Amino acid sequence: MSTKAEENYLKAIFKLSEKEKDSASTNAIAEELETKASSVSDMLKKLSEKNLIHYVKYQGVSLSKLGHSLAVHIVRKHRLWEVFLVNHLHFKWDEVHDMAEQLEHIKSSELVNRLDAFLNFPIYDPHGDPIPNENGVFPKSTAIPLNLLKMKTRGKVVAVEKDNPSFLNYLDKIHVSIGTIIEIIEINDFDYSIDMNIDGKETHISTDVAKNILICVL
Amino acid sequence: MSTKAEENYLKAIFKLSEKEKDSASTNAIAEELETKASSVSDMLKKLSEKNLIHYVKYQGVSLSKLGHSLAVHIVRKHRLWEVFLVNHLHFKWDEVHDMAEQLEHIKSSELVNRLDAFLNFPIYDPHGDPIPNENGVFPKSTAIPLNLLKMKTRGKVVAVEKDNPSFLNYLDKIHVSIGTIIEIIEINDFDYSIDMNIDGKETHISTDVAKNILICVL
DNA sequence: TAATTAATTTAGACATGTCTAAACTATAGT
DNA sequence: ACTATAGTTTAGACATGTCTAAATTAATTA
Repeated sequence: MSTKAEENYLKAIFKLSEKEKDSASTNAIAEELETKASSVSDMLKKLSEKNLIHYVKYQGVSLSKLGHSLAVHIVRKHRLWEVFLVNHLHFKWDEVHDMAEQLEHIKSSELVNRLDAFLNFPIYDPHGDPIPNENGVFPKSTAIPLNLLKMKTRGKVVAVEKDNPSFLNYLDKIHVSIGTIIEIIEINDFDYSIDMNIDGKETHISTDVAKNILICVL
Repeated sequence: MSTKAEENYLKAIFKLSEKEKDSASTNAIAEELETKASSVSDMLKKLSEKNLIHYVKYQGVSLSKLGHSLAVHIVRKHRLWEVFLVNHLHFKWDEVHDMAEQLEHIKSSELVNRLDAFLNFPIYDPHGDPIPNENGVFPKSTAIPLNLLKMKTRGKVVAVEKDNPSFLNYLDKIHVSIGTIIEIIEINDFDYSIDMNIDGKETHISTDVAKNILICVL
């Protein structure tokens, strides 16, 4: 049986492995979990003994098949609970992270699957992140970051890649949420900032913001 | 902030304090939590330092006002989650205990209160146990144990006082659940066993079983 | 009231997970 | 190839919560 701490490490390694390379460094994990590198080192030894990661000293870690499966199922729980909190308890999408961090560690596969059914098998959470199914398979997605869209393209917001409250609040302010239809009006050469049409209103955003908004082209 | 372990101790002390006397012994707590008396002793010291209990060595403990409030709110969470699991995820009442034991430690008063609203402010959980409100106040109840009813009395089952699976299964078998209407036909002098009418069918139960079924007289 | 027994507490050990400080690798730059 | 430095690991300490075994206190009974 995995402990809460172990699960959080697996989740962090999973998250870091996703971006680019397929492995994570000790320091990166420490930063992700807001802990110290020495603590990470200690834990990596334990996870390795439990065959949850592939670990060679001084060379970063990657998830084993088992560890990957565990991590994906924790992500699944996190995102399903977020859907519940937003859709049924009417929380805002920027309020649910801490609660979901707790709920994701509840142990009962039957509970997760029934929750999934109760929620009608959603494939995106309130932040637009994909929700893996019972077998750990993610839905296919063709979304790309807003900053990579061409001029005149129309698309639908399907996800955001940051979930700190100030960013989410900013999105609320410019009326961007999951499902919002946007159209690129102009991409400015000098700073790659973007003029776009949101709900018929012209809005200007920086490329840094755009990077974190995923769009499904229409 | 209280830890999971602390919360479980408070809950146990609360439960034990309810039956008869207003305090709990070290051994009783150890048995309730399936741990050792020495561990209990250690923890009582900590809870006492945190002003959650009144503790005099060798003389049992009682909950402080603060500890009582905390315990009641954990009970509230436990029972609300049970309602969710049974009414919305369609678990049977004898399947939800372990999950609720985990869910009761989720920290967010906003979450509990929204869950309460989502569930329509229930006042009994699936086992018939009363659910305290946001202020920790239990609903008034006039329920009495089935074995204390007089002959010919009709009543409604509002709660059961045991929740081990075999007992709950037995109740299922004799078609007793929360809300079932029963009528006492005969109380047998020699062993105080009871003949009663359940859904028009005559059923015979022992006084030990009857003791654990709470009835609201009609 | 003294002695036995039952309940409780303490002492010391262990497991988990964290930390600081020191030691160790790897790797870039010269 | 050598060395500075960034990244990583170890050593030793601490906090939480558990345990066994021994000591202590309370209750019971003779």
